[in-house]
Amino acid sequence: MRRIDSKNKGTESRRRDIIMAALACFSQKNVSETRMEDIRGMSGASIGSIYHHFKSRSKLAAAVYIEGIRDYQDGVLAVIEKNPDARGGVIAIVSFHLTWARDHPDWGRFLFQRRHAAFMDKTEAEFAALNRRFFDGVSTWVMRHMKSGRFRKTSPGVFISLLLGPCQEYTRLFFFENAVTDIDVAISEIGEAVWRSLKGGVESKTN
Amino acid sequence: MRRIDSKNKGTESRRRDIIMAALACFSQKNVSETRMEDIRGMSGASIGSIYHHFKSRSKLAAAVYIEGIRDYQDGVLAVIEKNPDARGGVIAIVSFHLTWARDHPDWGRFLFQRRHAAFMDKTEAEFAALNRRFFDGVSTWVMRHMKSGRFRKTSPGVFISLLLGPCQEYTRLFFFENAVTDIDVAISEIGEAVWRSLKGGVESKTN
Amino acid sequence: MRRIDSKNKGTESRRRDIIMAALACFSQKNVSETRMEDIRGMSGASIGSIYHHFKSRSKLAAAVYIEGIRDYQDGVLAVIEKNPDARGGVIAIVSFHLTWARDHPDWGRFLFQRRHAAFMDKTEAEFAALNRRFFDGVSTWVMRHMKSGRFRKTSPGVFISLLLGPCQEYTRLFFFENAVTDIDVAISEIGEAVWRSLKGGVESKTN
Amino acid sequence: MRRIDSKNKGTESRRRDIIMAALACFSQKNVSETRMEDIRGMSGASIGSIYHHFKSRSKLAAAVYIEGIRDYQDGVLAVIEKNPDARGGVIAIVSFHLTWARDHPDWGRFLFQRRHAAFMDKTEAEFAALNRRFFDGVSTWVMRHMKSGRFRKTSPGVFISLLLGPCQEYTRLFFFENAVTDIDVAISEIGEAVWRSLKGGVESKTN
DNA sequence: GATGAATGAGCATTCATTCAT
DNA sequence: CATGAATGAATGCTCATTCAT
Repeated sequence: MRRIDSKNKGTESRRRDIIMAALACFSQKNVSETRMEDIRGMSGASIGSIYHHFKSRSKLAAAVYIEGIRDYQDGVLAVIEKNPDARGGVIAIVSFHLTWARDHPDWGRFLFQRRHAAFMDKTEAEFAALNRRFFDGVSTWVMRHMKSGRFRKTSPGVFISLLLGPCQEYTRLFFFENAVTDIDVAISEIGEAVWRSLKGGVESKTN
Repeated sequence: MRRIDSKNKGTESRRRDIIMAALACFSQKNVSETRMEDIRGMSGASIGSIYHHFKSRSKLAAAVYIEGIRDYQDGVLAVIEKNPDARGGVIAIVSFHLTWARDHPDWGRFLFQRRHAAFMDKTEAEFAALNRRFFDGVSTWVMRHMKSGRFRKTSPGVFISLLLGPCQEYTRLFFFENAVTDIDVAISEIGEAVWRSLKGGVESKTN
Repeated sequence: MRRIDSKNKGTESRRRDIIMAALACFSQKNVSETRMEDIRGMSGASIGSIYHHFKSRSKLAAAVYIEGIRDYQDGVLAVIEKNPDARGGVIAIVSFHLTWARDHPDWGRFLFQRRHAAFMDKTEAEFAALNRRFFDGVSTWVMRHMKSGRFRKTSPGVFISLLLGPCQEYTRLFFFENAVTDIDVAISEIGEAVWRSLKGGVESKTN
Repeated sequence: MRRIDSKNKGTESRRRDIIMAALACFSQKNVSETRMEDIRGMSGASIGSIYHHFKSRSKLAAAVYIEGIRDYQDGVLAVIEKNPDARGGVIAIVSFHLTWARDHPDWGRFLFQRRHAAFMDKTEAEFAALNRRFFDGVSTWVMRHMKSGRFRKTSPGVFISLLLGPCQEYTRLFFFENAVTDIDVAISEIGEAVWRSLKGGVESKTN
């Protein structure tokens, strides 16, 4: 996916420069506060060039979002594939989320906002496709273990809140409040705690 | 608290009108997207009057924030006081958080953003005072139960993430994603789950 | 002129406070840049009170101007009266102008602007009266000495430029450019030089 | 100086249009009273374009000022170069000043204000460079003749006041008071009078 | 594809003035 | 007379977007 053949390597790299520059701005200043001029300055591209590659501000924001969410979702799906059992999966997801956020702070700050609707052009079909793929992948795994009793039975909303809420809050403290500095020490504690909050009565043999 | 004597009743109520109007706007459109004109229209005050009471947009935003966070924090502190034991306190806090968010959706949407720095003028000493009071109140309760073994020993960052993260995430789904409609059913499930994730080895007699 | 009887002493002093405060502002910031709020802050009077005493901003500016110009003109006329001869009068006027400016820096900065029309309400009859009185007084003295040959014959415009131009420029350097610090040493030099530029062929016996 | 090659002819001419329009406004209404809208209307440029070329109102005012002061100073320096002797220089400078003011009334009204600090952005290094060049050029000429006795010995402040004060005052009467209509007749009178006020005891052979 | 000058609707903020208390 | 809240027209400036080169 996303071939870069020799012909448009220059073009593609310019496009990428702009995305990364936009990401840096969005991450530092908030999307609404970022001006095209900021992105121009940070990317080295001209205003005209930015508009050549992305039709509008909101299209650009959408492109940045998609690029990041895809990487994050790919990671989570890969983690589930490698850790198909309930406990291992939960621990690995928590670990992945926190590690990924720490290692991609710009993406983390940008993606894990509470509200994206306002500034993005969600027209793109890519959105729907991505979210469907992710939702299907995760919910298959969750449902399997709920049925087997490895996970307690709850609604999807409660489940996702218990699974990701602590991670989100921890990254928020990490990114925005300077309240927390070391993510490594938190990974195992949060992982185990989340597992305790989700696990059902049935223990797996392997775990 | 916050008496309104006859002399400045008019002034104070005008001030309050503006705050409530601003809150409604901030909650619907985001702070950065809200124009002073929106607030004017919603409050019934003139532009000049708004600036008479609040020196600037960001000062107004700060005033709104402080008003809301004070109410929320008062609620949490009151809950702790009424439910001093570990398990009861956790359950009551989760319940309070979710209920309060549902019953004050504007405040909820506005306060539980991930990042406030950008648009607020935090100059005010009130910020520091409020946060210190809240932090002291909560951490006294937490520390007591951590020492007694009712809570597992963890860092404050991890504790707060486990306690509030699921609530925050659930309200986010409720407010922004339309993924969840009923908060009442979630309260007990999330409360119990959070307790499982936090509790230590020592059981209290009463619980 | 300007009686202050016991009855309205309070009122008059409040009026005076406002004028002096306005003067200070006009002198520091320029008339157009001065806001009523600045004057309020400096005078200690309320906005309403300022408007009670002076109907408008420009009326206030005019009042300030008249108060200052009267004092200056009174001084010049007194000087001429005491020094009726040509040379002595010129030297004394130069001396008076520079001394007065140094001793009333606020008045000096405000009055010796190049242009007053814009911000003043010249409606007042006082303006015309003052200027007529001054012009009559000075030109009588000048004409007498021009006729006698003590002054060269020139047009009023040239005469006034030669007499006051150097004083004005020196005060400008003193006030606005920090280029000149001591006015005392300049008084005699400028006085003599101006006399040289104005004197006619006929020498008076006494001088 | 200030070549305009084909590449930026369009841009440069637009920039110049704006400067001249701003000058016209500043000259008619005062800087503080001029609205960007006035300049827009007079220049034909859009608001955005004005801000594209000059970052702010005060930057624009500074640019206008620099453009004018450079022209004036160039003129004075050229006059000194052509009239190196004391008397001829003084007469020529007076003549140049008054002629230049009459022929460039907009520049004259704008430049010969008593105070520029308030509305200008003096950040630019150009200010310092221009003033140094001018001061050096003039003072070399003055010093030479003071040493030789052609000029009386005085401080720079007094000298400049005697040389330019009458010119400034005469242009003020011309521009702002309508008191004087003909500059030509004044040139020789003022020139001679200023020379009388400045000249020392030593006569040059040629003069 | 790249550039950056031009555009102008939009917005925050200011400030003289009024007027009820 | 004093006060200061209220008003809203006026204004400087921003910034997404277009388009000629």
